[in-house]
Amino acid sequence: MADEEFLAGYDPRAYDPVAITVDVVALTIRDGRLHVLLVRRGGPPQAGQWALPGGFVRVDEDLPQAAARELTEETGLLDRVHLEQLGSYGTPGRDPRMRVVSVAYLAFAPELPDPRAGSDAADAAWVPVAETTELAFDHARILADGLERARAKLEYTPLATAFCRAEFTIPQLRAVYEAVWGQELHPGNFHRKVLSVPGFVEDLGMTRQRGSSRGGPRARLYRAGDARLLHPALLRPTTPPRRA
Amino acid sequence: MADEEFLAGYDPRAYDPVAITVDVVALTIRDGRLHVLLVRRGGPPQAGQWALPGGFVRVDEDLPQAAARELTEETGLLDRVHLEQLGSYGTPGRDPRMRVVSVAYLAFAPELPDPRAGSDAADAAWVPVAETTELAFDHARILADGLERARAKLEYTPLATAFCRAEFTIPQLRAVYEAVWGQELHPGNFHRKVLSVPGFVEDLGMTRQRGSSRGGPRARLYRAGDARLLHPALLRPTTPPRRA
DNA sequence: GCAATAGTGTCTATAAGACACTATCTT
DNA sequence: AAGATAGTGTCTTATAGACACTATTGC
Repeated sequence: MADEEFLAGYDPRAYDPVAITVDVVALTIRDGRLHVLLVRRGGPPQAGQWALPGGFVRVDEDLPQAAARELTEETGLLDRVHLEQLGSYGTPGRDPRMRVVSVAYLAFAPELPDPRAGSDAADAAWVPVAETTELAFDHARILADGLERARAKLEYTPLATAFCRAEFTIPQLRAVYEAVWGQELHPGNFHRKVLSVPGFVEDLGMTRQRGSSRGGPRARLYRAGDARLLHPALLRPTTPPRRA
Repeated sequence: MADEEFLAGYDPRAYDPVAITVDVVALTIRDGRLHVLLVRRGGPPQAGQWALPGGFVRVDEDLPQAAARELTEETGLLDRVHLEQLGSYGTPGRDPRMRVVSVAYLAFAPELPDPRAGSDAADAAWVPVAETTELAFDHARILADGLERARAKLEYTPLATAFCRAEFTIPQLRAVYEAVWGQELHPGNFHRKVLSVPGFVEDLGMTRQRGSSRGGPRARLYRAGDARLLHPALLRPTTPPRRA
């Protein structure tokens, strides 16, 4: 076959070198606020700068696998973590070392313990997204894209449950929406709406042991349902007829 | 500064070679049916197989620029063509030559003339998506992802207008939706709905010179409005409460 | 007791879809 | 003349949001 002959004479090193990295925008909710996982770069380039966790893709390692590895290196196990591809960033010069195309991933995690610094990170921490300032490379742009994707995904998918533990209450789910969308929602209407979407949540027939810290009845417990899309969707409120 | 010192000693060729390609899922409407641009591979590997147009990203070439170049090589100028990133595909072994990560782009184009074969393609053609069979590499998967993205995008963005010429009628716009979604829509309801979305289309105050080929009044002409998102969205009908 | 909260009821405005209808055009 | 099409009117149903209200809990 012609292919075999061709491949035998093919030299991959005859072309200009490029590199593939993965970067992860890992989001979680802490104290009712949206946080992103950041690492402080341990080595050059841009040592000391905050950046998204990430690194070079290894040989024979699939892209989602590389993203999961980078995430576990910082956070430990990633049970119940949602991981999806966000997009790729490959503008020439975005990394001073060489031509680097980074495949960015977006992760939604329930509340996790403080991260440990990975192999080549001086430090790692969950940082409130409202307080992130400068980031290395083009990571600010990647983070912004990830946040917008997250906000949109909550509208038409049940992925808000990925920010919760296995068992959660409707008010807890509402806190997720409020943190990601950055605005308060009407408790009563939200409650009814969530229950009206088939397959969004599943009633466990139990309540929490205690009411909220400031009083009120014990909330009923739910777990994630089997829906992959929300019908009807939970659209963001104050959606002003956005025009260009 | 430490970075400069580090970069001076950095050897990009010390790592395993990988390559970056772009592949384009270019869609258009012909004879009321959705078509995708395919090329017949001129050289190995998989010579003679139909594939998505694409190729290696050149040094100092940005990713969208590479996608636009691949598209113009086959179709000529791409005025009024919408181009967006679809996703990246990098499973080891997807290309027999070496580790290749392909950044896929999705393009919406108005009806264009038959393509010319590009530099390394034996042939190129607009093929009805319903009639595509086998494709090289993992391009069938990429095409499927592109189609689903296109179907979803028509719901909440005005990108259906990217399939039309600068001036179009509501029935022509409806034909786009019907071709992409693969189902007929109610003409009256569709008409009213499109006009009710602020910024979707702009009335040009004229009609076509002739009615439809089978009779009927002359349709009014519109051009794309300035909205970037549709509020309210045009949801696909027969949206059965999809559950996993 | 007081204040906050979980959850439900109700009403209104908007939107989606079914159906009907008129006017206009091609063949 | 016949048949198809552009565009509008109207009615029904589903949904989103505003508001009110009760019951339950923590402090």
